[in-house]
This record gives sequence, structure tokens and C-alpha cells, in this order.
Amino acid sequence: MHFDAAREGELPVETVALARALVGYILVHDGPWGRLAGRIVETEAYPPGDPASHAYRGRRPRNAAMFGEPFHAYVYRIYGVHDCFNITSEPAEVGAAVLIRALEPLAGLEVMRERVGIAAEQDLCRGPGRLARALGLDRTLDGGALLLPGPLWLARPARPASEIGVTPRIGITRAAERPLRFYERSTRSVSGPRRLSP
DNA sequence: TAGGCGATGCTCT
DNA sequence: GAGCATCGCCTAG
Repeated sequence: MHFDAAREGELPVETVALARALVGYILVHDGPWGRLAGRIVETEAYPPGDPASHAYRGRRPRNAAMFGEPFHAYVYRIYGVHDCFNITSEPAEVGAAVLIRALEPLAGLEVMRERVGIAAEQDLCRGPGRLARALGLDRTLDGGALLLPGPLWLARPARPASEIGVTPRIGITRAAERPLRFYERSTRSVSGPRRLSP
């Protein structure tokens, strides 16, 4: 399966704009298992100054990637069990990122099924923890560039995103009401309680 | 179908 | 020692 690599300059650096723009883009992970890829259908913005953001209390070893260059990976472990994948935003030294919450699987579905242990295609990459497991995204990828040649990279949308919905973010307690979650309305591959699709 | 809850390992207070 | 940007299993209805 062929994908066109995204290039520097075609995506906005500002966090909320980036979260919206990323819907439709394709995340590709190449490795010994072959090519795994999925179309981004759900994101959440964690902009500068956001009390729900890991960067809110300043730079730490764990969140250092958030303060690095934009368009790099930020991977962290949550609840001791799941890894979550983010794309950094804003210029260097500004701590911010976009959480990728769901993908529509495009390539390597058999490998994903093996890893996740689920058969239903629309469930393979639904939810941030499952998505990371399906694509094999772990903390060894933390800080890696996504717009340069490498194992993990972003590709241009094969087709533009259809109508994009906006809701509050899922599973947080601080600043929980801010409308910073973006998702493609037409897909079944989005996460959240009852898919949270008003 | 919807809601409750335990697992599990950090990080930060 | 608490809390967490989650998931999957269990139960009730």
C-alpha cells in the first residue's frame, strides 16, 4: 500500500488547528512485521496553558518531548497499562501536543488483530490505548520525528476528511468542558462513551 | 446496552 | 500515597 509522506509546512503548528487538521491524515508504522497504517479519525488538543495537559506543571523527563520541536512523537503510559500516542505542536520550548484517540485501520489489519485480540475492524484502533497496541507504538518511539524518513511517519490524506464534529475531551477532570476533541462524523471507528457524537 | 470496577506502573505531591 | 488524556470483563436489566 502506497502513501505520500506529509511535508514540513503543510500542517499548522498551533495546537487546536493541528488537532483539527490531523483528522484524515494517515499514521504509518513500518517494521519487521510489515506496514501498519491507519487514518486518523479522532484527536484531542492539549494546548499551552491547559490545566489538563501534562505540560501544565512544566518540563519533566516524561514530558520532555512536548517541549521539543513540533510534529514529533510524545508517548506516555497511562494507568500503568496503556501507552498513548501524541503528536507535538507549537514551536520548541512551548509544551503542547495533540492526542491521537482513534484510527480507521488501512494496512496490516491481520497484525493488528493478532496484537489486540479483536476481530471487528472498526474496533481495532478505537481508543488511544488500543490504537497504540495495534500499531506497536511504545515509549521507545517517544521524541521521534514524524515528518522525516523513519519507522513512524505521517502521510497525506488519500481523501479529504468529511464533516468534523467537536466535543469536550474524554476522561479528564480539569478543564473538562473545553471543546477540544475533533472527530470525523461519518466513521464508526471513533471512541468515547456511546461514541459521544452529538 | 449501560454502568461499575479492578488491573497496573509510573509521576508528582 | 494519591491520582491518572484507559480498557475489558462482569453484572443487571
